[in-house]
Amino acid sequence: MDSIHDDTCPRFEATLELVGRRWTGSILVAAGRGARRFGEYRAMISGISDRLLSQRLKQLEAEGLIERTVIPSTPVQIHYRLAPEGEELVEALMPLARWNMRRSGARGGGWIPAA
Amino acid sequence: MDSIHDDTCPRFEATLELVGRRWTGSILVAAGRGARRFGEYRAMISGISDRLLSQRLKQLEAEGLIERTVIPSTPVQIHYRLAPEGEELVEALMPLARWNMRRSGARGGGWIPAA
DNA sequence: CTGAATCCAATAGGATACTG
DNA sequence: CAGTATCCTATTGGATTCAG
Repeated sequence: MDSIHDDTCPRFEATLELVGRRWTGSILVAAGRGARRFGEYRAMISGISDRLLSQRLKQLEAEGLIERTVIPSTPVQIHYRLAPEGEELVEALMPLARWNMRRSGARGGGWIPAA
Repeated sequence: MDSIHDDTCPRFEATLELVGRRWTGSILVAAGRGARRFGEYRAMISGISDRLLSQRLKQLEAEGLIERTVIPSTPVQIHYRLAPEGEELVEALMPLARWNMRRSGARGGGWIPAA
């Protein structure tokens, strides 16, 4: 029985904590479902505050999971979409979502496993 | 673009927050690798305190992911092992672990994807 | 519309010491 | 061995307000 050193798989905990941070999962899912503008995320994720949405989007951008694009229109529009790594992450989250659905007695049609 | 109501997939966020809670991932992995006794977990997970290990095991037990068994020996032994649901969860975590390895430029041999 | 700034409350985490 | 109890600090999250 070897010990699990942080330097053996250093970032797995960090990854779990990233996606485990409140709202982050919902934001990724919303992005996967086509959300683009700030207001779209806000509308799709009921209960989130501007502050946290802003904060999470910034964190996800910093992690390279979401790309932020400024569209020079009037007024200016800002788009947030999944970066390639973000798409892979959403994929990697699917089994977990399915586990969750199974466990909570999913009636078919939940939005995550459908993807 | 539908809104994502909490009642559409109510517990996915909760699941993410559960596994995202600090040390929880490591504990599940340790359990998957054969840890049984309190001291084994403590030894395998460097840096965790008794208090948090105890707290996490209790939470995981409450979630039905880990089973606690008292072995009537002298002194008494207590075993924590993955419940069936816990095993499935560990499985469901694998793609995420692989994503993490790919992303952090895994040199082969990391402990999670090997499972 | 898309945020940034501020303030406050709640929660989580860590260190240490102690017990059956 | 397998935890509990206590104390303290750091981090998070939420509400509200302001700005380009």
